[in-house]
Amino acid sequence: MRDAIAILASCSVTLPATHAPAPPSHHRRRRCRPSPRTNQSLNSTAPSLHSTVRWDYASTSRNRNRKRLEYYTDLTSNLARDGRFRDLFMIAESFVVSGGKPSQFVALLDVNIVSAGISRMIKDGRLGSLIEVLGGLRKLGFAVVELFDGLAVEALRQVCRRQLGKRDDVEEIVSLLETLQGLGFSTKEFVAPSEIIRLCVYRRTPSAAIRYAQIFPQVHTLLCTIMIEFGKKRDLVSALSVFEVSKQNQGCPNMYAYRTIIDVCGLCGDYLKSRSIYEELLDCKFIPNIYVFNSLMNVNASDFSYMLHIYKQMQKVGVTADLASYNILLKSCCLAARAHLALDIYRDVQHLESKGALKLDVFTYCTMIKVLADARMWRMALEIKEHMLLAGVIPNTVTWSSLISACANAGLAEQAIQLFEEMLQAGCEPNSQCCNALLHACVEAHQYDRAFRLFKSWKENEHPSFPIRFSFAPTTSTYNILMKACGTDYYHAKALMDEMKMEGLSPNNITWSILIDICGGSGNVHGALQILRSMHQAGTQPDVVTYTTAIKICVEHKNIKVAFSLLAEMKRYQIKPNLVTYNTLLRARSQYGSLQEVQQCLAIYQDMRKAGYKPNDFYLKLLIEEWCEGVIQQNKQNKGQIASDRASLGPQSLLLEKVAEHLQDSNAESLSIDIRGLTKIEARIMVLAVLRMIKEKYNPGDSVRDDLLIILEEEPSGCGSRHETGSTEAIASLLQYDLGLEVLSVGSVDGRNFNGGFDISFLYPNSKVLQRRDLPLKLESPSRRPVPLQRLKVTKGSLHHWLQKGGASTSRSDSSPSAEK
DNA sequence: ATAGGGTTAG
Repeated sequence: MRDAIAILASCSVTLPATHAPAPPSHHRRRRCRPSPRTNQSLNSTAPSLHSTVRWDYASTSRNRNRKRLEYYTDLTSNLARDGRFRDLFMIAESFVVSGGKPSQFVALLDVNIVSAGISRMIKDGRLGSLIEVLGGLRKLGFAVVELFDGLAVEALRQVCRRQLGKRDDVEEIVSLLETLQGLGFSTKEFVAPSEIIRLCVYRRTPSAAIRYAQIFPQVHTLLCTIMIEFGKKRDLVSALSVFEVSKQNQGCPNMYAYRTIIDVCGLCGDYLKSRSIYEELLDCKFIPNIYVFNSLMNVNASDFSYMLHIYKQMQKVGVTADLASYNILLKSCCLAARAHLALDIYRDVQHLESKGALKLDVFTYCTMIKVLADARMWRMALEIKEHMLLAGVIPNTVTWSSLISACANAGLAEQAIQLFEEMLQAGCEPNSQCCNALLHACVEAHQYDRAFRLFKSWKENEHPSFPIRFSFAPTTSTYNILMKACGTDYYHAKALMDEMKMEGLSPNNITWSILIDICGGSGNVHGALQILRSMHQAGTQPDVVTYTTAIKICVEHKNIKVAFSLLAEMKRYQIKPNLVTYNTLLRARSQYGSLQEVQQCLAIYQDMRKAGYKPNDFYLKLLIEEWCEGVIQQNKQNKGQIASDRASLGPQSLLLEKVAEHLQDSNAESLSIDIRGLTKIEARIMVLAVLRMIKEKYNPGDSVRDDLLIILEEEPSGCGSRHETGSTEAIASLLQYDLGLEVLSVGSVDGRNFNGGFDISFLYPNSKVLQRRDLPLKLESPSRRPVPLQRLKVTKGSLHHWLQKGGASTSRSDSSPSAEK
């Protein structure tokens, strides 16, 4: 550095011609090509301030000038050779400041020497300043890439790797790559793009990923790859910010980007977002292409009606469905368990194939096999296999697995094993999943020993079904299936779970659920509940199934209190009970339930309705039965019972509140039940509750003074506009058929007695009775349709009779419409 | 540049 300053100092005053050593003789000199672009940039940076200090070529003699050039050539060459580029750049600067052209300076240098200097820097380990030096050389007009030999490129790669190894600042490594790319290097050779993208995704830095993508000419393809990678990490927010950059391309929506982000929504489980992105595209008045439509349908495949809606929109805008569209339709049918609809679509697609419009592929057949397997239609599943073979489509492992599953679901172990052998003969290599299906088949057929024998030969590779050439490890599912094969042998199941952990597999929700089931099934309710607790500690969150299993165990052991506390607990953890959970709890009542139990059931009905489940009529019927029978039991209890029960009701049970309200009015002279605004099921419960109350108040010998009035929805509208249709029908059916009461309509056209010449079965159009009598015609004909009723009247006579009978249900068993299904 | 398989609770 001192040298350089000395040199600079001297050259800015007078040229040190006398000290100049003899110019070295250079052989095979490679002169650098200055690029015009950098000339400009250098000239522009040359400050006019220094214009007094000039390299005055014009005023010097030819000889002196030549000597000077030789001197500088030597000087710069020495600096370059030693890798002292900073000094070199300072000289260059002063050279330019003194009026020299950068191209002239560059011409002094031999490329080989500069190259050697770079190698020197690398050898000395001065990698840190390498990038800066390269920038300087570039600025001078060197074609930097040409200065690098194999070794130097390797060193540059090391610089990148080192920076990448730090992994702490993604932006920094991307800056480095940007620089290198700008210098003309192909950075792909230093670091694989996938590696950079992976790091950006891991660090959740979409900005760095976007910058990196912009290095390459195929930016948009790369941005989509990046979106998918974020999607795989379930980072929708980052993916969306990448999408914002790539959604517009040359002034129009980039369909590839749109379909990609829709796929990412699917990966992240946010299908609603995929819908809003689709809407956004529609707002631009652009017609989405088939890829966008297919992706959207695929992401929303689990919502059959929406999927169909999109399919229809696609047809409307004139986009022709392709095979993928049909396969997605089938997938959606599969998810919605619509096997027959799938069969219809399959026939349509086959027709299209016969016309040569498309060719069914392995996905089509496989999805069909799956939908049929799930629907327990194993014969048809096997038929599809035949179609497939006839069409020359080769079944793959997934196809065979689905076929084996079809048999497994039907409990056909023999058939499953036969298919497995067939698969091997066809030269298709099995995998873990298809062996799992095979084991499942044995378990479903209750051939537990066979399952364990198969598993043993799988592990030891000795059974003819598992030739040695196959090696694939058992999975968590394998162990789960085997645990199911333990029946009620808790210790065996526990041992399998331990073995599974030894194999490096982790138990999942299903594993724990099975263990709970087995433990409880062996009679150890306490143990089952403890497993539920230890599951939390093991870091697996119980899900609906786990809780439902535990609830089932409690219910089966008459531990109703704990069952309900588990329900409360799962709600606290924000785990939504599903239909199975509710139905399991509804089975919790004892046959002659206490009032409290009935109320719990009512609360569950409330809950179910709120959660959007249709309460099961079958259980409701059981509840009604219980209620009527339960009255006898309740008669012995003291009168304070109802009041205290009412006090214990939570504020959320509105129906119960209403019921209680009616019970309070029980001393009123004449009774009426207002069911306006209630749903069908609520209305039924309401009516039953009042009847129960009447029954409780009734003492043998009392007379019934008044009819019981039921106030119905006033609205005289036609079908469709009412909140819920069928309440009247349900109530009338309940009173008359379930309880054997006499029911009159009040305020109807003629007020005739239902039991008179008037056929009341029109009130419940869904019943079998109705179908037999061909009554739908009457309903559909407006002229013969009865005017909507405003009230129902239960005659005091029949009420009296019912009370005296002791409330036992009458001819309900086969005439009740609710008995169906 | 799409899409597919196994195990749990009623």
